[in-house]
Amino acid sequence: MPLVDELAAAGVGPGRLLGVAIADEVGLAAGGQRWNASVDDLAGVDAALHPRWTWWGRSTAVVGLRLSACWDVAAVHRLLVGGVADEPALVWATTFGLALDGLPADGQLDFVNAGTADGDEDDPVRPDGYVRPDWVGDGWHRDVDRPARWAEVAVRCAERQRAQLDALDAGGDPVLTAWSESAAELLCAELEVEGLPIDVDVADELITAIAGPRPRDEADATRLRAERDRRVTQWARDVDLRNPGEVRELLARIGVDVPDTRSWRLEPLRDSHPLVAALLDWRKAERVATTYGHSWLAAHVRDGRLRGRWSGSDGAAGRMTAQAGLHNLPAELRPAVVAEPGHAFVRADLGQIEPRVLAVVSGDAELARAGAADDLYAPVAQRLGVERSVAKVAVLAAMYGQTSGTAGEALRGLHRGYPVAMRYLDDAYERGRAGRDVRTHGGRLVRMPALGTGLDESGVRAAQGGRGRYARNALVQGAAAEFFKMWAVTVRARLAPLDARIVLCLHDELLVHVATADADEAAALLRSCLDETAQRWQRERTAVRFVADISTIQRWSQAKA
DNA sequence: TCGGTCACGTA
DNA sequence: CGTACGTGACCGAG
Repeated sequence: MPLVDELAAAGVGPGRLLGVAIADEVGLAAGGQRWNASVDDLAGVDAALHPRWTWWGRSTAVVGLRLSACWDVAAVHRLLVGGVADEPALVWATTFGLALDGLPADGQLDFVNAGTADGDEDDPVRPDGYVRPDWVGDGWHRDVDRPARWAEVAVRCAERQRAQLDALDAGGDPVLTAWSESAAELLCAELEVEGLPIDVDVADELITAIAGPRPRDEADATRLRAERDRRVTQWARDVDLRNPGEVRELLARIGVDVPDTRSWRLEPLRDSHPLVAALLDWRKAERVATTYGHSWLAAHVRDGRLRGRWSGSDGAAGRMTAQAGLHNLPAELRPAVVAEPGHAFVRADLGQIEPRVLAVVSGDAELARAGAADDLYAPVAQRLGVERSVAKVAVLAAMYGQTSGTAGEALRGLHRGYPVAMRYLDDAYERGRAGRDVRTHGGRLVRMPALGTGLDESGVRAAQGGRGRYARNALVQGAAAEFFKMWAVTVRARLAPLDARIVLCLHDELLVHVATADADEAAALLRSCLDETAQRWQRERTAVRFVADISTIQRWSQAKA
């Protein structure tokens, strides 16, 4: 019987979990049965049955086939319990409630469990319930039958996770979040392969203009570095510009007294002395020279693509992160991000995403009404009876916890005008302060760190305040990240028929590299996917609009600010 | 060699 | 005393 029929007979169908693990052999598992298959089989199975492909994580995932629905056990684990640890043995033990201090480690004799650890070595789960340590890593593909067995336990884990998600008390839909977080991992894997198109010649010119030419050798590098330094050290010999302490003393000598030498602090004093201006310009050049210079280009750009590692949900709030400078490329270098011949970029960035998200997750009907406007701050300003700019600062201050500055009066207005949203933020702050974990709208657990030891009373207060701001911010930023990823993976799925790829995700911005002929269609898709995501994510409880600025451009720098 | 601090890039 | 992240230089402890 053909594979598709066998799978269908075993109950595999749309949305049903189908375990898969890819090594030299491709193992499949569903409904208590296991199969070996080839990579070529998978696209056909996907098209015919639309299963939810279930894998342990990216190392067992299928990259390149653009499968759409998946369940990433590692990603869902991080959603359920927070943090970044997601190794299969730990995930399994956590999911099934096994003691983590009994977690067996590979390569060490386990005398305590020696009697119970035997059993069938071709079963990835030991009699005592733990995953065999010699199966993790690459142990699961040492034998032709193992990938299917490895896929089978991934499905068992996923089913248990599903039940836990169903039981979660979160404002949103944790299962929906699990689906999109899983797809986001797949997107990350594809982003790592795809890379961001870079015109290396343009990049080279920009870097040279800012930081100087590419050093020929070590000695040349030293000479060029000294040359850069001289623009500042002409004012004061023998000062180590890379030593903030020395720089601060130097500034004091010319009458500039600052607590630290950060550029935002020095910028207002730029014209007070030529040295300050020279120092600020030097810092700018030095940043490019050291972090985004010729060595960065050589290390991370190959074949006209900037590639780095991508993480689907990192840190506290579960934002995506990227390495190799993909997320912090200085604006001056963005002209080097150029679409390839016959292609264009479609760029889309969400507008006012965090206050809109707050309106949904807090369930504040009044803020949701404001969120129905193209410009959310306009109705807020009207309600508060203040200038738009004041309203904006107040809303941002409320979300981020700023207490200094001039937001005070408007902040009180916010409490009166939007009590539900403000209470949501205050509750998060209080929970964090007290050290209680919080869960985002989509169900991600954000664990509060323990207070440091040896703190005095004011130290404790400061640490608690920090934790409160952390929790409050995590709920807004985290929900925004969940919304963004749902949008991104929807776009990913809908773009599949086109000659188009997402090449960058930047918290509220998507960059799609697309054949020129498909650019208009891609732009329309970004818009319709946003509407679709807005519907699905907030269901019908509120009517917040989610807006995006979408443009078709040749280079990233052409995007309007 | 390592973690902490400073600094600065992005959102 | 607004948050998150990645990166690199430097410092001081080990």
